[in-house]
Amino acid sequence: MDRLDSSLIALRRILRATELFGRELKQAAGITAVQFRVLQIIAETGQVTAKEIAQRMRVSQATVTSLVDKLVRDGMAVREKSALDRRQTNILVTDKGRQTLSEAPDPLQQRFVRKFSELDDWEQAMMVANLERVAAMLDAEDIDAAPVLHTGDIKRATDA
Amino acid sequence: MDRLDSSLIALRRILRATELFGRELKQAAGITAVQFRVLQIIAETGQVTAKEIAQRMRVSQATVTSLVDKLVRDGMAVREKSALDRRQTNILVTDKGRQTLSEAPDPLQQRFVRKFSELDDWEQAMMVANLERVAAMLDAEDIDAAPVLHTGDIKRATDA
DNA sequence: TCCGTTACTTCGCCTATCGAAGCAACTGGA
DNA sequence: TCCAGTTGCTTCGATAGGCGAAGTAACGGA
Repeated sequence: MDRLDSSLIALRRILRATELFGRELKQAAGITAVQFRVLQIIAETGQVTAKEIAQRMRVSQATVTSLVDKLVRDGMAVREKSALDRRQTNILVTDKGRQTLSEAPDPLQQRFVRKFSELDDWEQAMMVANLERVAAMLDAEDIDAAPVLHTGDIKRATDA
Repeated sequence: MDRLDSSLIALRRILRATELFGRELKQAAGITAVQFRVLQIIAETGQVTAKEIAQRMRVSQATVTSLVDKLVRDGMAVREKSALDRRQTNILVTDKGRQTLSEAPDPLQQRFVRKFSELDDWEQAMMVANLERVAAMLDAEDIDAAPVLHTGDIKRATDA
């Protein structure tokens, strides 16, 4: 089954690339891919609750606490008690966080964007169709996937 | 750029699927994806040196030591000083390790294999071509990728 | 013999992640 | 009104993966 191997190898290369770029991101921007993803989620709407981050990233609240701790420590985000429901904590992105987001764009995504743009129209269409098909084959259809790459940057909208 | 978004989303779904299945593997087989990958490398030839594992997985030797420690602790592998060069340590897979490998096949890979096999011939060919193209776009061409999926299961043959 | 290199381990450190336990605040009864 | 249960978050203690630096042992050449 030669083509099967080829496709699996290609998939692994794709995974590998995302992993390596996660490391690059960390070195270049001083922020890990996971923290970057948290920052993105915060910045989307300007503020979110810890629970929402946990749900979207599919990690526990305990994990979110520690991730936000690091962002706060590094001045990327701040916590603020919600006035409406004081159990909740709103997490806000700071100027520095916003700056980090804009200055440390995902190199993997950038590379992909650039090369994708260079494709012919029909090639783009075909590639989209194929990637979606592969995703479906991996049974990942119920995933709430925002258009950002990162191994750690993965979430699901509605849970089982 | 609608198609760009679609393709990025599909990619993220693929990454997400691999991550989720890593967690499944851990629960089902009691072994993490990374350790599983180490075990695979050992089992390929029956024995390898720590250095080889480090190179193939692209992690430091210190990391390999700790990974192998866990495999040894769990009875999956054993260390054995090389007779030829006593600086080297050969790592061997045990029966239990072999059993784990065979009984805990990658569910993600299995799913992909099954669905891939159901495709028409021309569909398979097209999918391979597309995946390889995506991998190339991510600049992952120099990667020594064995046909096994797993986020943590990623390596590179020749380094920069 | 001795010095440099190689192979591996140890040590200390970091991040990501979790479950359980704890605490504070909201909410629905009675 | 007040208590009990739920909800949101943090704290605590673990585990895993990962790294660099330092340490140890063995090889190998001069």
